[in-house]
Amino acid sequence: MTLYQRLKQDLQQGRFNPGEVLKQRELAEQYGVSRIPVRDAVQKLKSEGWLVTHGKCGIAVPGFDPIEVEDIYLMRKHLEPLLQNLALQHLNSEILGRARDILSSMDERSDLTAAEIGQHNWAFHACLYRAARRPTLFAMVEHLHLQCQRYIGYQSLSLNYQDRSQQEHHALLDALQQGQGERAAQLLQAHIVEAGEGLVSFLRQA
Amino acid sequence: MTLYQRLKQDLQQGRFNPGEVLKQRELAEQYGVSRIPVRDAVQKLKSEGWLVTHGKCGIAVPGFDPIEVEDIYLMRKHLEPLLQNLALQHLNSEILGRARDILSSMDERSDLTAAEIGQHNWAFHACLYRAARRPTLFAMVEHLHLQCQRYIGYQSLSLNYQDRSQQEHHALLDALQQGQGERAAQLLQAHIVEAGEGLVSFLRQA
DNA sequence: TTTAATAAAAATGTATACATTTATTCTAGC
DNA sequence: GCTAGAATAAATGTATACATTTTTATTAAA
Repeated sequence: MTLYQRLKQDLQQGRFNPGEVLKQRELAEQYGVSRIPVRDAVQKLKSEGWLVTHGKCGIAVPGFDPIEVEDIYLMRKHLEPLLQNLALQHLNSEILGRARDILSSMDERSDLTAAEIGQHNWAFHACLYRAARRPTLFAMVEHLHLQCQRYIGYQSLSLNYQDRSQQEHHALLDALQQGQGERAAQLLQAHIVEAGEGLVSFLRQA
Repeated sequence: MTLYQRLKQDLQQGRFNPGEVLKQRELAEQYGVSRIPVRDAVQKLKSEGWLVTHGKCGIAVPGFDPIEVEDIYLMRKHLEPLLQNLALQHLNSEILGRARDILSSMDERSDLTAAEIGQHNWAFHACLYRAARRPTLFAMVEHLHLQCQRYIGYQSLSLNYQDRSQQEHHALLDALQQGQGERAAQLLQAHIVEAGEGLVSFLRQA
């Protein structure tokens, strides 16, 4: 496992406090490596939004920004239905089956952490999106999902929301299975808007 | 000037051939530095799409991919009107004046390179977009523009298209100045679609 | 006491040297 | 002549050492 992966995992699991300022030296000692791999990992994590620059010296763990979340969900609202529509013509029983399997495995297990729920969540949508065979658009949507993970991983909002979200997933998949692309796109957009509003309002009151 | 900036500039100006495979060692010697800053710069440029990984060893200058361009313009088509609409309420005579100045300076000079046209182009739209005060959405749109620069910098398609594009810029700004937000959004979307289609068809025949 | 200049400390940037991984070449065997 | 495997070469990954920049602490003057 690379340092990049280890650091990212720890960030996802909330082992660093938002606002905390880190030093290359500290991280190097903490993870038992020299500063070179730390620099590499940090830069990569910066480009992905998991870390931000803190002045001219030091790297910071970003805090919670409701406006950022609003923007991300606004983008998702507009881009994901697009991608799903592009996938419509390529959907077949194998792909739909895989998506159903992912939902089933989520239904069975009630002991998932917020981070794990997020991962399964993305696995479900990604399974459908990938069928569109549009790597650039897919990569962008994936990036937006990962950004959301940063917020979701910290708290357990998603746990309350999980039942409803899961119902919507099933409804979405049903629509796709019945060839109702337009309806599926509407369900998807509502699904995203709902999640976004929930997260933003949670952040504003916290 | 950092190595990152120098490398990026050279990539933007097409000094490397698409498909060309580069080595850290080569670049280090070529630019007169050690491999450490090369690694930093290359990684940053990878995350921005100016370079791509080539197998397990070596970095490559990406070629031209019409589908990537299609995806980028599809995203721009949906995101930029959104951002411009969010800016509407914040537009004032100072901002509109700055935008007009940028257009005027473009009209005056007929000796601009394709890369320079692209930069002014973005300066115009960015001037308006920034007013929305939505950093995350703005950063995404800016990133998409930079990706387009990679394609535009190489050839002179934009030169043929420049007159028409400039007319559309003026029409867009007129609409904004008259408070016709809805019309401005339509003009913007058409502006983007047109540019995208032009670039894609150019790439497909080349 | 406050402020500005300066000196010390700490952090990041970079070069060199070495380790590990990946690619290539050469040879042995079929 | 062709393939498989070992040896060689090359490229990337990492550690240590040094240079430069930035921050903090200190001191002198207003």
